[in-house]
Amino acid sequence: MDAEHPDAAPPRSRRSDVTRAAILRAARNRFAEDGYDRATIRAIAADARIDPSMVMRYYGSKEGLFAAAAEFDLRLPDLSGVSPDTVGELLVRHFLHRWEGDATLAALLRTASTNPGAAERMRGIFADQLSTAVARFALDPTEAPRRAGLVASQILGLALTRYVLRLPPMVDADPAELVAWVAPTIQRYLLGSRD
Amino acid sequence: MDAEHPDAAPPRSRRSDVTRAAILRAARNRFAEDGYDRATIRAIAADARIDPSMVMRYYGSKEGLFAAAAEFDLRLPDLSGVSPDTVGELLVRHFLHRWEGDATLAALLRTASTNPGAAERMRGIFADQLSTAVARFALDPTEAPRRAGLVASQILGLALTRYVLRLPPMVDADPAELVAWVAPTIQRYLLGSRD
DNA sequence: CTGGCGTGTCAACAGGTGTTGGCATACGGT
DNA sequence: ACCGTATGCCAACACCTGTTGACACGCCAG
Repeated sequence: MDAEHPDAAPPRSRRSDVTRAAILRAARNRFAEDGYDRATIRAIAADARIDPSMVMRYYGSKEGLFAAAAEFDLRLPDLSGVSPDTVGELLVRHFLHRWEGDATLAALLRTASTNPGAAERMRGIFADQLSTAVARFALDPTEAPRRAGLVASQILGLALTRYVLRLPPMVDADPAELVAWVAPTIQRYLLGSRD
Repeated sequence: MDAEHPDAAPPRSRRSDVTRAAILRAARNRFAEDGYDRATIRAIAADARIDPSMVMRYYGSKEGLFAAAAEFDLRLPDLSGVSPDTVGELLVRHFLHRWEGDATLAALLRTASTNPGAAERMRGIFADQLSTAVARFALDPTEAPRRAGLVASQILGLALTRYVLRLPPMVDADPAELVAWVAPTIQRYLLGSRD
């Protein structure tokens, strides 16, 4: 298909890198704002001030563009040295800070509601990154997935109500207050018993 | 616009009621499965074994159809007589049962991620129905909205991970186990202090 | 039986979508 | 200075969308 492979190849910088970056930035914003279906390639291209056909040339298709734009790393810190008393607070604080400064996860969340591929990626992120991080705390390793699932339910519920649905009480609350309320929940899901 | 008002008027049954119901049922399923954008009127009409134009005649537009299909009552029980020790369990059990048997809320959730109107309705549902129910438990009435918001974050996070994203650990867990884990969280958001 | 109206189908429209190929241009190595 | 090639724009495609209007059938009152 291509004269040279777009992925594996050269660290040598291309002249079009700024354009590629502009497309990616515009795509992330549009996907975050409108979700996969409503975000049109034409609108993304307009935001990036280039022609829609460029998007196709550089990313192959809309799916390909989304795949590139939805690359996401939770950047979970290494929890192995963290005190079991503060791990909940640490995690909630981390997540709030993480997606307050990066629209990618909001985009993923919006899109994953309707797009099977995005949902699959979301499952992957939370299964791989979160589950493995959680596994270091679970006494019984077989319990790790369930605990990670519960943590995900509260963390994603927080993101959903605050950044997607924008329920006023959750939008107005300042991060410190949210941490104070939610941290104990995470703490219990990670380390506690069932009641 | 109309010769007679479609809402206020007659309890007299029309011959097309079965068709209307079939459309509504198909719409709820499609909206729940695909979200607002991907759910096409043509597909809904095909499910209902009817011509797309009928949908327009009976519901005016796609927005109108969604508005009719997304009518939703949480059916929260009266909490005023419930013991403060079991209200969390009662609520989680109620919610699981409520949307396990009705795809409407999943449809709303999927759609609210991208459709502003649906998000607004979602805000309305949780602001009105949940907040007022919660207000009966809050000692300080000014705290009710925040507590309701926190409850919504966990309840909707549960619905999101289990019914929309379908995270395996949350799908596989049986309801009783979920109740055992999540009920204490709700309990604390409703009645507890911040830590 | 005979109209009128509710119910339903068919075909088409206008607009927007992802996607494609061809053409201009300006860069960068030789 | 030259020429290949990367970069960009333009116009068009085939398709799908919500929506509309004209036409056919069958029920029910008179």
